[in-house]
Amino acid sequence: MIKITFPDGTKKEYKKGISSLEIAEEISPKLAKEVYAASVNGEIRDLSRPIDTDANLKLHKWDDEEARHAFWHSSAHLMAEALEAIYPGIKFGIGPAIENGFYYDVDPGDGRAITEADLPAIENKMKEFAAQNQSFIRKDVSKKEAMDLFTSKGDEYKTELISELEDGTISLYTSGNFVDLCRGPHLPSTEPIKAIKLTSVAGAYWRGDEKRRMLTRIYGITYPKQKMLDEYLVFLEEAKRRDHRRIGKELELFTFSPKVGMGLPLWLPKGSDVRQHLIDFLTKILKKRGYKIVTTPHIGNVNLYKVSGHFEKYGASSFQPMSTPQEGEQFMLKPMNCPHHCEIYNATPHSYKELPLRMAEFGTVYRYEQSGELHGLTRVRSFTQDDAHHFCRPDQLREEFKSIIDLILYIFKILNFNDFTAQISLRDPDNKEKYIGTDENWERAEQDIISAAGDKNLKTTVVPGEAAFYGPKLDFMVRDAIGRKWQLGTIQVDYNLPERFDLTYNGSDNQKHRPVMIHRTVFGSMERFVAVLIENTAGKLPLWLAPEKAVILPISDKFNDYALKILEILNNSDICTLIDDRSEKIGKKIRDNELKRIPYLLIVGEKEAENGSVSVRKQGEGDKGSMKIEEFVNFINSEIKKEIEI
RNA sequence: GCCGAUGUAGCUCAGUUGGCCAGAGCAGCUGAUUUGUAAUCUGCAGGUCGGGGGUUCGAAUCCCUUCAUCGGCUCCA
Repeated sequence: MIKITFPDGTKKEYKKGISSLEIAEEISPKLAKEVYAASVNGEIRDLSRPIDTDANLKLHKWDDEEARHAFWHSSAHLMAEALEAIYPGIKFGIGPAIENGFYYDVDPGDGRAITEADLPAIENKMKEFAAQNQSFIRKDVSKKEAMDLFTSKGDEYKTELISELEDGTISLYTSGNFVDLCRGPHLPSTEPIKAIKLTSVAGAYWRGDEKRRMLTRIYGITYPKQKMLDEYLVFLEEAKRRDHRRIGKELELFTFSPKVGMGLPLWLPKGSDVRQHLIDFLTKILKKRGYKIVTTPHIGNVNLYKVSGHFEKYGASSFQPMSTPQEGEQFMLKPMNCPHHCEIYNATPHSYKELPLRMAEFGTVYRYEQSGELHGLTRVRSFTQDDAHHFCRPDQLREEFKSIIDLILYIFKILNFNDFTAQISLRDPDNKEKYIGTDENWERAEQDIISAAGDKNLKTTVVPGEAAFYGPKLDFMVRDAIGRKWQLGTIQVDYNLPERFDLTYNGSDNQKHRPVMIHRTVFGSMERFVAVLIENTAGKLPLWLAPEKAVILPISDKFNDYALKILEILNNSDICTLIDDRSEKIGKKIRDNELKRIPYLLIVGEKEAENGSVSVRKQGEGDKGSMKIEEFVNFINSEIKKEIEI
């Protein structure tokens, strides 16, 4: 007998070799139908694997990521089986579960292509196999055995993977006629896979290496119930409606023109207004926090970037330098503000007493992003960073860093960005030549970040290899409508540029000392930030950011004069207001202006004209009753104040 | 940059296997209506069918090329 301990602490004895599935069945047959994977002593396992020793057992239902993972991983195998049936000789790369569903990278063979038009046929085949209730059978094999199998199949991708595995750790899973190299775990059988949707095909380099062959990646998602799939597809549709590219066009916030150039955003008046509200807001906060605002040109001498290291690192993949006609001097479009800021620092001597020095600029930079990478406002070739550099003494670094974490969290809170993640990006220890600076500086900087984030109790994930070339960083990431993660705020510790630019200050010992530099943004870029803001709010921007706060809707033409009077009062009170004096019915005017996401609709008719009031309708919420005009002005101002003062 | 897909009016989309002057709804402009909390009615106008080249008696439709967009991959100072 073995002793099984459940998550709630209860213990129960079972006969040796019982499987997790059998245990679940014994507890209740209903439970057995709902579990998809099990953790045995913290290790995720197939439900069908026997347990031979005393163990802690956790059964995973759909709500656990482990369960979905097993479900989708099994679905990937199911898809592979269908592919092999339809395309004999097809070769397989990797086919993992992902956050929402799964994919499989395949090589259909020369002259054969799989396109979206082929997906329904593959789906149908999958449904056919799933209905056969095929078991997933695990088999541990030797390296040679695995090698022989896939060599005989002529699958060079699998054999490459096997060659890197250690003997004794290799397992195969068989379902139907399909055998795959796989660590597992899997569902006991294909039976629970009821609803299947293949969502897209895309190219993906083998092993993520652009020098290697491009495989065809097929994405899909499956569920145990059709209703769950339907709900997911509805969610995707809704997400599309929140897409900032769509809303930006609808609400006339920004546009792009092929004549101007791809990836070069054109801010329309309303979008420009939103952007300016954000800039004004942040500027006010920065001044309170002791930042000095500076302004620098959009180009800089190529030597500037040779000093900073940007030219060596990015010169070849940048917009190429332009030269002056007479002297042939070379200038680059500014890809970053930091070199300029270093030279501002160098313009005057500094004493240890005046540090930290906080220098901020809404600086527009230009980067050559690959054409395939451009994406609405989130990835562009010209963007304005809310950039700042803190120059401080080494002993001030930690406090300075923490104060920036506070600033970012404060701004995110005001904007209701609660769903962000914090990521510590370190140097890739195996690829040190990608970075500038000494090991000592890097280790110091990485420790600085880790301990500052620790002091702030910030929940972080640590990702090696994601650092900037001059230093490690703490990134704040937010998701867009379809779940893609974008970096907004970032805080970067840098010991290297101060050396390259020979930045110094006089210490209390009257000696020259080297300051440390912190690079930071809160919004990241105005472009990306507005994009994420639009998607988070579905275009219903908070009152303080809305380019138009209210629109007056006269019941009929008879009240246009009164409406114009109010319009003047509101606009004179700095409340940007419109009037909709079309001779339409009030229902139509309400509908149209609701769709424009204007925060307040002010309906005026006979009653209101008589007593100097407006009938207030809040966007998305409906009728709020009537208010005197002065009352409404005060109301709006206090609402705005509430929004931006936590 | 790479793989795949898409491109018809300001927007959302129709346009069968190539065949009469390329259609609809919304938006716009006319005119009527004067309206009380999410769509009043009439009429009009609007398109080199992304650009260029080709095949054909004939191309929105087929082929080539180019530009742009979309989904991924790679990249992201």
